[in-house]
Formats: sequence, structure tokens, C-alpha cells
Amino acid sequence: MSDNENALSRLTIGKVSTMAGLPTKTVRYYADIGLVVPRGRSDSGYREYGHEELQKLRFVRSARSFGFSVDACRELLSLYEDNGRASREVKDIALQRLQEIEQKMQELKSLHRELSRVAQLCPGDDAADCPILSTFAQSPGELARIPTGSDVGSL
Amino acid sequence: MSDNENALSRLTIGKVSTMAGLPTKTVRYYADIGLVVPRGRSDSGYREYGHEELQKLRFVRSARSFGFSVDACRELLSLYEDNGRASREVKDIALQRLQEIEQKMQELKSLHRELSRVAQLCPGDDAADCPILSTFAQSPGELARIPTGSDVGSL
DNA sequence: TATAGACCTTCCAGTAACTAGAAGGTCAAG
DNA sequence: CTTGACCTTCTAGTTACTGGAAGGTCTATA
Repeated sequence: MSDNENALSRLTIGKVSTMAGLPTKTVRYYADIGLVVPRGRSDSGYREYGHEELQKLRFVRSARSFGFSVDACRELLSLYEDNGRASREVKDIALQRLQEIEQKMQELKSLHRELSRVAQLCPGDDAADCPILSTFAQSPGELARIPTGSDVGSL
Repeated sequence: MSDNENALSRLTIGKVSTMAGLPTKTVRYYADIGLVVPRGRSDSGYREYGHEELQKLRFVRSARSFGFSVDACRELLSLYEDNGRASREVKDIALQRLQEIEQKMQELKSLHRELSRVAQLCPGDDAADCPILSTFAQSPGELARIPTGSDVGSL
């Protein structure tokens, strides 16, 4: 692994982002916000990434694909650094995310139901009135609740 | 309706937003971006909304709750202004939205599947290694797709 | 009439997580 | 030695609001 180590400890941003499956812009952004910082800089100022940073970037990419926020990734990453500790905490975060996903799916389901209902009513005729529009113009409470910011807190 | 018309054509932002079920901040924002502009201003500079604007705000609220973007609302609203024309166009937009919702639901489903799988592997023990972390650190392509900005909606 | 407090105004800044683009430096190949 | 791909920093834009400050207005009550 010593050969590999040498080769992998001098990755430019382009290479590491390809290997991690992220846009360079994103990797640079992660460096800016201190999520995954390069191991160092070359004489000419190029960011240098090593194997560990590559791992972290892959980690972040995956966690993001699971819907974890960047802040959650930061948390996860620090646990990851602690290596093997705090399995409990990690699992808790995952379970919480799972619940959020379930709730989001519920919302999408009812959205889909409502929208397909009104869409079916619509004749799709150039001349005719469109029931979609009149459905939308009703007073609140008769339709799916709007998900606003204040909603989350109070309900 | 003349009494009503008079009463309803002098709604302040607080009243109209309550009646539409939106935060005042949001209604002000909609005015700023020209989505739903007040009918006029009082002597003291207060925004004045009428019945028609109330209808539009309700319309937007509903459409947004269906996941339509503000831009889509603008489009819908202009069709709505045309009143009864272009049923075809409205239906098209709705059907397109429907497809996007379906796709998003698919994504959430696979996300849920993967995450619950790795979460189940995790013992939730303070001492033990957490498989969630090692799962995340794998190379790209083995896991769910990453949702980038081009993705539908928010999570 | 004074004043409290509920409402309204504007403007500025911030959110999440990037993305786009400009202006310019660096590096390897031909 | 030049071309073109790569790298740098910087600013600004995206979506759809939300929060807050500083200050004007309106109304009810003491």
C-alpha cells in the first residue's frame, strides 16, 4: 500500500472528485465550509487530497444520497473519525432520517392522489373550462395543507 | 355583492393573509416578485387587497401545496386570468408535475430500502463498530444515486 | 389626550447546498 | 513555445422564503 499511498496522497481536485463521483465545484465547496479539507497545498497552490480525504468524500456523497444534510454529514464524519465508537448515535441519526423519509412519502402520496383526481376531471380540451384551476381557487382547508415553515414547528 | 365588494376590496395584508392561509411575509414576498400584487395602497402606504387578489393568493397557496414552483404558479395564474381557455395547457402542466412526483416517490422508496437495510445491520451498541459508516465509505455506483440540484423538489 | 400594543412599512441579511462565470495562474504534450 | 486542460480566487445567482431592525400608523382604553 506504500506505492498506493504515495500516489494517492497527491490527488488534485479534479482526480479526487472524479474518484469520489462529485463535481469539482462541490468538492471545493466542501473544502470552503470545512467539511472535507484537503491534506495540503502544492507549491503552486493546488489542493492536494489523500486517500483518507477521498474516503471522506465518498462517505459524504453516499450520506447525502441518503438525504442527510451537510450538517448531519459533519456530525457523522466526526463520529467516523472517532472510529467505531458511538454506534448508538449513528443509528439514532439514521432512524430519525428514516422517519422523515416515511413522512415525506406520505405527503407525496396524498399530493399525488389529489392532483391526479383533479387532473382526471379536466377534459384537456382547448375550449373547455379547466377544473384544475377552479379547484385551486377554493378556500384553504378544503385541500391538502400547505407545508410552510411554521407548519413544521407547530404541528 | 356590492357590500361584500366594498368590504373585501380594502383588505390589509394581515387580513388577506389570514384569509388565504399564508404568512404575511410570504404575501409581501409574492407582491415583491410580482406574483400577486395588491390592488393599491392606502394613504399611509398600506397594501390593499381585493377579492380577486384573495382568490389568487388562495390559488397560489393550493398550487404550491401541490408542489408547483412559483414560476409554474405564475404560468398557471396567467392561464387563470385568461379564464377558461387553455384547459389543455393546464392539464399538461399538471400531468408533468404528476410524473415528477412519481419519480420522487421512487427515489424515496429506494432510499428508504437502503437506509433501513444498513440501519438494521447496526447493533446500536455503544462499543461496537457501526456498519452504517463503513457502508457509506464505499466507492460510488454501489449505492443509490446522488440527488443533485437538478432533482425534483426538496427533501 | 396620552399611550400601549397591534399592526403596517422598508431594507438588509440569512438559509441550503451548491452552481455559473470571469479573470487569471500552472502544467504537460507536441 | 504554444495550446488546451487543469487549477486558483472571487463574485453573484439560485429557490422560496424567513427573521429582524428601525420606524410609521391605527385603535382602544385610562
